[in-house]
Amino acid sequence: MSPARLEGPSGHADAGASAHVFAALGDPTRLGMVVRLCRDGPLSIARLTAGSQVTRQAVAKHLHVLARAGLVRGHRRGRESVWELEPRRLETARRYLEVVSKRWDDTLERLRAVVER
Amino acid sequence: MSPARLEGPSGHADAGASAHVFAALGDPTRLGMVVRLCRDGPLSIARLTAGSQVTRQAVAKHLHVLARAGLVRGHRRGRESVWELEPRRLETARRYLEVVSKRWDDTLERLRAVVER
DNA sequence: CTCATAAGCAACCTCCTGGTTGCATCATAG
DNA sequence: CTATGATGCAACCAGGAGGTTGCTTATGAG
Repeated sequence: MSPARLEGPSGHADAGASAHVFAALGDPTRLGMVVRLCRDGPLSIARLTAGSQVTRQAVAKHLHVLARAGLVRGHRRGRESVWELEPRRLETARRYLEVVSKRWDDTLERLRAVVER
Repeated sequence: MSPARLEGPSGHADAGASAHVFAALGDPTRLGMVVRLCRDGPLSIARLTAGSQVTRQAVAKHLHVLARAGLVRGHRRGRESVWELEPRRLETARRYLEVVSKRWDDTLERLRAVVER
């Protein structure tokens, strides 16, 4: 297998997409917004901005970043735009981590088998 | 509750730490290294560099980033330094995502209960 | 002992990111 | 119709992140 190719834990080339998701979750402000959306359900940008420490524009930017990662989806409702969580990608990322740690356990076991033989 | 406080899904102020972990996983090169360490077990920097497209120094930097996030641990063995995965933090991050998506399901259910009443 | 190999340190560069301000647009309440 | 509130768009800025090159140090092989 070519070492240049970036591969995911399941052998697919999904590391790129997952890295995108993790990068989106990697900013504290953004992660806070995700948690907020999770707790309080769909929210408008203005509502999301109130109770945050950054500008409305910053909030909007972050929402677009999250949307590009597939973590969030928004639609216009009247004069405000409402955003809500997209849990599928979240689930995908969760499974990614699951596979990695699982695989790691297997590796440990293999090593132990070799060493303690 | 103060909106300025950044809170995790379980109510603790662990969003900062988790954001650190996600940020560390958010870079494709780094995520690739994690997967590689997961697949092939403990590796030296030189071995990790071979089969990567970046410099040895870049690899070392990334390892330190991962270490600061608690995802990886390294020790000197002879003239080489060997690095291995630290699966506990990985597990923590996984659980974080799990809680968020779970909580989201609860939110959905609550909303549905209100709307369809 | 000598030499090649593995790693550490430091400076440097470029580009992206998080954040801001200012202004334009559009929908809704009266 | 008008004023106000909610967004969208664009320019701009500082700082950090990812990456490189060059040099030094230490350890293991012969």
